[in-house]
Amino acid sequence: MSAFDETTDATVRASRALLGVVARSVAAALEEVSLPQLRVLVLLAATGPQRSGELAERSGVHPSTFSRTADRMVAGGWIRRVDNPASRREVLVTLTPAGRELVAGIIERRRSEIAGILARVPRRQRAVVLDGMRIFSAAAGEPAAADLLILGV
Amino acid sequence: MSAFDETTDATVRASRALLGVVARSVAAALEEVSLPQLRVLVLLAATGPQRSGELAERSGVHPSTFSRTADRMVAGGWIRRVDNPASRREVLVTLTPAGRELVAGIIERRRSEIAGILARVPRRQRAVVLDGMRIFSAAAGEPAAADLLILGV
DNA sequence: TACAACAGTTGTATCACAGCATCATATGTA
DNA sequence: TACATATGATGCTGTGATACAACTGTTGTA
Repeated sequence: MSAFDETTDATVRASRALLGVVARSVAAALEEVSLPQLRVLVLLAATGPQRSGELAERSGVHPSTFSRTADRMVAGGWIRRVDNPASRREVLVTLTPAGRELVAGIIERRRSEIAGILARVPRRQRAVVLDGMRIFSAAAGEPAAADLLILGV
Repeated sequence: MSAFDETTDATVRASRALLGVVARSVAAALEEVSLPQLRVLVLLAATGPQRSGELAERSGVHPSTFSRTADRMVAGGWIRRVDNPASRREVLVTLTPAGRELVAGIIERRRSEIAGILARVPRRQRAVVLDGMRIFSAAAGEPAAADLLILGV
């Protein structure tokens, strides 16, 4: 096998390992909210309070669909609807502390699990991982937010 | 920041990039089947034909729920129910060619996207990525199949 | 001021998912 | 053979996601 294919294999394998980490980090949250709801929470955590229609747009759902989802999320205590002082026909959606913590918990858990894995790497090899990950990230660039949202992350 | 934290940061960033790749690879499939259905397809592709109850168990759903999902998947042309010659009260579920191709397409796309990223890495740095990914994967171990299934992969 | 455009919600309908209870059939055993 | 058990399918019910159409209230403008 070529060196290139070997590198691809290794990266695919690493992606599986990282996917496992991400999946576990999201699993707990998915027992509290649905995937469409988690997408909304992630959007709000990333971009701050937003108009209802804006969130519908970014979530890729019909405004009426979002309105219903927002109802459930308000009932669940994850978000709040607040009046927009600038325009009374617009509604701003914000995270409640619970909503913010749900998202923060996912991110923390992901980071701590990754740290746990790296802690098992012999110190002298960690620099290699650091370089390898940096080089890969640089080549990959930042993923589109819309792509990440597919999986709720 | 400590070297350890820097490595963690870099790995978290790489995980985002890889997650983007995975999400895109799954996105097309999710326009054809639902997430619970994709889980079934992935299970079948990984482990071969299985009993209905077995699949329900591994999917983490009630047998009756799976039965209904299987109905839809049969109607969609993704799976087939075949008689188990060994026991007439058991039903084996198998992939159709379409089902097999759907899963294969996800895996191929993921691999080819990763290869595309690595192609942008200068050749002399690829060895670093190879080593880094191998070291990380070794420390992480294989993720539990159940964890991967959460995100349908 | 009158009216068009806009933002969001609500009425209505459909579909997937989920589980409990129940049933029909097949299998194994006393 | 009779009966308990196993396996999967169905009847029923409830929740969530989804969209279209219609409606309410707001804003901007002719």
